[in-house]
Amino acid sequence: MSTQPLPCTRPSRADAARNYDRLVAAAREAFAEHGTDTSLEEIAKRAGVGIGTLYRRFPSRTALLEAVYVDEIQSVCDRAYGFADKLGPFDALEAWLRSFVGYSISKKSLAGELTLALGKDSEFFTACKVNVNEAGSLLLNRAKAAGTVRPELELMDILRLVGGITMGREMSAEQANRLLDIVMAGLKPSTADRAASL
Amino acid sequence: MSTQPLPCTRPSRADAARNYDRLVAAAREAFAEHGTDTSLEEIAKRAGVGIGTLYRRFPSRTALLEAVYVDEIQSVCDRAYGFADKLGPFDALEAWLRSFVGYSISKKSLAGELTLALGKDSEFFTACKVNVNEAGSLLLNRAKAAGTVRPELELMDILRLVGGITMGREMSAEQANRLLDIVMAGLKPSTADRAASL
DNA sequence: TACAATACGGAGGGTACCTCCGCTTTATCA
DNA sequence: TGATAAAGCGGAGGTACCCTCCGTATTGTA
Repeated sequence: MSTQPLPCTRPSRADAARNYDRLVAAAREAFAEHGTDTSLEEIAKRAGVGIGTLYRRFPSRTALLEAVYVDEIQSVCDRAYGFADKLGPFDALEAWLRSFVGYSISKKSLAGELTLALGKDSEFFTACKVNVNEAGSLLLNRAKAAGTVRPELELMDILRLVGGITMGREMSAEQANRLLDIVMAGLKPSTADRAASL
Repeated sequence: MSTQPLPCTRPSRADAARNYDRLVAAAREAFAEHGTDTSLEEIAKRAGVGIGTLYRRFPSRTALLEAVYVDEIQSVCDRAYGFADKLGPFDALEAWLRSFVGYSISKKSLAGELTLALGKDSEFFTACKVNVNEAGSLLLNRAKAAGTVRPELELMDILRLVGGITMGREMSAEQANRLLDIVMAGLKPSTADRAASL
């Protein structure tokens, strides 16, 4: 459904490709279990691979995170299209943002890093932004067209705000949803705007 | 102006007190210059003190951060009372939140940690929360009484949301203020609420 | 099969964290 | 003031992690 494939540095030689897959899988597990500050040596061990192999393929921790994030980003985007098909303009946007927060809460630090990433400039993250932006803008523009969201708002601002919600280390799902209530209310046209448009 | 003094573990013996002060001063400088991930050994060196002395006084990095934060917290609280004296209910709340964000942006990681702290449970942070809560609630309750903020909102939710804004590593002041625009709009009673109360 | 290109892996050097304990300073009291 | 106990000091050193480098092993190709 996304128009631009996310970049992938998976190598072609058989052994290298096998180790690449093992490393990404091990990193995904380890990050989910112990957070993104799991030692890279631990990940290499899980993958049954030498530390040198890990570093050759992923020169930095960020590079490894990137590889893990590809799937997640794809999932975030896909859900946007799903909601667009099933719900009204505002409800689809809200459902998407709530699913984004819910996902972030469940995979704490992983998604926190992802949110920080929305401000970064690497080639990878730029591509991710393009995809997320495309998916999210569909929802946002529909809501704007329906007059249920203020027209001057920008998607990236909304995502940064929503992403910030998930940054707290001890954020419960209930609290996160209360914060999101405030944000959703903040997206709607104000009383004054409505009066002016009549 | 705050009713509860923030806790302080400054020791009484002359040499220990001197070293305590040196360490906090060195930490404040170092955190401001290089962020909160400055090595503790670097801070000990700046303070002209052995690493053992630092660890005896501050068993963790967090403990050292706490000592540095006391002044900042006090400043945040004081400003709340200042705005309360000079501005109307909603404007005072908005001014305080904007000053909070502005402060957070200028001292990036330091304030980011502070925000995370609002969810922590240490004795120190509990005391900080009490003070911030008292100062902020004054503003929030005035705004609620004036009918410019929805009555069901909780201060801590608002602060977590506002704090989340500052978590992004590359957040400009303009963007932060745009995000805050959304939040401020989200605090106001909705069109429906207003209609119902008439 | 032979060979060139590519990849593997772990030893090792560097840095930071934190603990432990022998030595030094301070406060107290006669 | 001088002796003594209590408190504090500091840095060596053990542990963990980061990352690089290079000799060895594997793979793809002709």
